[in-house]
Amino acid sequence: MGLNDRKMQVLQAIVDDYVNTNEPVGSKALIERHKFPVSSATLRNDMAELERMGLIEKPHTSAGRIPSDRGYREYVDSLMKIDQLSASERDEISRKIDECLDEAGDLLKNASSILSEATGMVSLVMTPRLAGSSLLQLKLLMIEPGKALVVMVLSAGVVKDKVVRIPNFLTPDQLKEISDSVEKSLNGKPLDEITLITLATSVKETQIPDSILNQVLYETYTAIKQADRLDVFLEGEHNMLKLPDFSELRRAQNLLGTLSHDGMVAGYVNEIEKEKTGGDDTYMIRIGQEIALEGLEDCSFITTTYKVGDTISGNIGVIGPKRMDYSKVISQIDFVRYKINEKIKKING
Amino acid sequence: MGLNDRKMQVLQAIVDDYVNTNEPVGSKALIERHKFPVSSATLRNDMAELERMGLIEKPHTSAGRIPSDRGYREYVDSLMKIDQLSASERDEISRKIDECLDEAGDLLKNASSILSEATGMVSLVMTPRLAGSSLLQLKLLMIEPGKALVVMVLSAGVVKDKVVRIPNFLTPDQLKEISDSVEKSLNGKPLDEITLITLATSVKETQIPDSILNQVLYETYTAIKQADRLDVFLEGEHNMLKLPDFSELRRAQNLLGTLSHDGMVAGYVNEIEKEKTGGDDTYMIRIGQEIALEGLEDCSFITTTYKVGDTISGNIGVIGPKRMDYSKVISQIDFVRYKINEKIKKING
DNA sequence: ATTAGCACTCAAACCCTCTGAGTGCCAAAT
DNA sequence: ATTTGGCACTCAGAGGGTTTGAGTGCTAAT
Repeated sequence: MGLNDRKMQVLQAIVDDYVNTNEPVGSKALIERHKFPVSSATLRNDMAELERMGLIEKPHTSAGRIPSDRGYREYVDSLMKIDQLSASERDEISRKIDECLDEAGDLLKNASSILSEATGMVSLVMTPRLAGSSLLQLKLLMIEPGKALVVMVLSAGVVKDKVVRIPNFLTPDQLKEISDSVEKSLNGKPLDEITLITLATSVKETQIPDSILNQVLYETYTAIKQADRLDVFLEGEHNMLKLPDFSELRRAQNLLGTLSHDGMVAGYVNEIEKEKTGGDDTYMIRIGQEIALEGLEDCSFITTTYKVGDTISGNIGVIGPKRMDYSKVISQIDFVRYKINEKIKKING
Repeated sequence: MGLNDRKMQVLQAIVDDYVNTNEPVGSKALIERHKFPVSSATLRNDMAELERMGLIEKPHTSAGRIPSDRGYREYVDSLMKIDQLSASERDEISRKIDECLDEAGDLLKNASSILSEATGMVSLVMTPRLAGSSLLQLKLLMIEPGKALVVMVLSAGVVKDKVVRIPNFLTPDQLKEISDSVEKSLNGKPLDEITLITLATSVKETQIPDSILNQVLYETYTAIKQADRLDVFLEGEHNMLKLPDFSELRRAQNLLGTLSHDGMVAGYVNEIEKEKTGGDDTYMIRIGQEIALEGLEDCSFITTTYKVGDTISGNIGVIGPKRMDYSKVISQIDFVRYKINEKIKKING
């Protein structure tokens, strides 16, 4: 069945109209809004066929049709064409991104706000996955007796640090000794290959008593393990209340209840990004029932990847009602992603 | 008019009942639920009087009465008595706080979740105000050519840092020279008294060219200025949708729309905390119209202070419908505050 | 394969009535 | 002076019936 098949044009028209109006689309309305060179009765036949194929459905007998999940899927896979953002929309986004501080955290948080505002839906920005990146430098810095700062430099110039407690009587020199040994032995190691044992065997030939050494190494280890923590910025939940799709209180409750578990959402996005087959600049789209998270049956996820250097990447995307303008949203995400990539390059020099 | 005045008892009963049932309280219901030794007609007279005093009001002619903002105010100021949390509630909170990592950020974020879950409303936790605290140490650390880490140790052992860009050809020795001078001259200075000029005059007698020096100092300055940034954790917005008070979509939209500007909310709390007259362990309560933020007319704020060391403090509190169990919520906040104070002491050793 | 025509369906809007909790007020009782 | 019983009045909300109209499927003709 080709794209020019009239039935497919009808599906496309139904999706477009339904996205615009949020009302089930009937054969008559379809004829009026799109210039099909056939009568409404013919369209009714086509629609009956589309329904048999499982691409559209009726909310009730005497209503028009709405796309089913599979209908939306067909639409995004084969029918939709992505168009450019208007110059003014691009300028708006550019301006706001440019206003961000030269700092990854601030940039990502703001990017999330920008995206949720632009789309009128919920935006999702995740900090880069660092588990696979390597430790280039590690320094232990005495802050005051009993307290040290672990500074880690990872691939692509990402810096993480954490304050840890150390034995009170440890001297700066002793700390430096440990720091240097650890750094030497861990240098270049991927974060997720570093274990407590790697660490324990990294310091040899020292006068520092084992018990003290072990405490410091343990604290260092927790710092390393925490370095790859994934943060997630979910913004614009309140936007969803404005959408007619969630005007029923129950739906809205469900939705926001699920979205409040941002860690769960992030974990899920992480999962599906792993399954992704295309390159980094492709899109993961999950529609309705395809989303394996309770409470998001009426939503769609669209996510993609931004890059920090060559190897490190994070995710950015949108969660909205499945009745959304997929093409528009994708171009919005795409432009924000582009701006983030650019700005990160600038920050990291 | 004393507390034992029957009219005040009636007000108290009305608030209690209305908080419990979310239904306007009539004279008959009042007689049934509370053993007033008078007839309903008498209570009607009292209620008419309370209405004249502006403490209660009628949603419409043929309904019972609900407390007005001033009625709630009278209630919290004079009538309410705070009771202890049950042992199981205390244990629940204790357990969850104990599970937090030994790290301020994690603690505060989790405290916010815990509080919102316990109260079923929106919790608000703000990171400590650092503007008034002093800079005890400042170090510039070379990370790689062109990139340095500014590490600041503030009063009460709070550590902040930031990655900054520096000229590519600056050597670690030069950086250390600058770092040492700056530290010497800023040592002990309150953060908010440090200006770019203070910094510029802190480094003397150096071979480093002015233009390079100035760039480093400027970056250091921005790091210092960012150190006192106030973060805010607002959690549990979705809880509000479950409350009958916000079952009208319009109200819910308004509320969540306003709460999405967390910076604005934080700023407002900051304001009102400044006006506070009592000690740190007292409560700021703002009811309905008393809140100068659009969209929160049907809410109340309850906030108080937690401490980091002797001088530094942050805020913790709850935003809920003004029809809330004030006494219960206050004891919940109080216990969470107590646990935070304890845990912070432990973290900072 | 397409179309005109027609009987049928059903959610949503509309209107009307009824119900009952609650009120204010008055005159009698304490 | 305060309290009480009694009574007429109010009005939001629930319940029920009707109407409307967009939309459908099917059939017979083109």
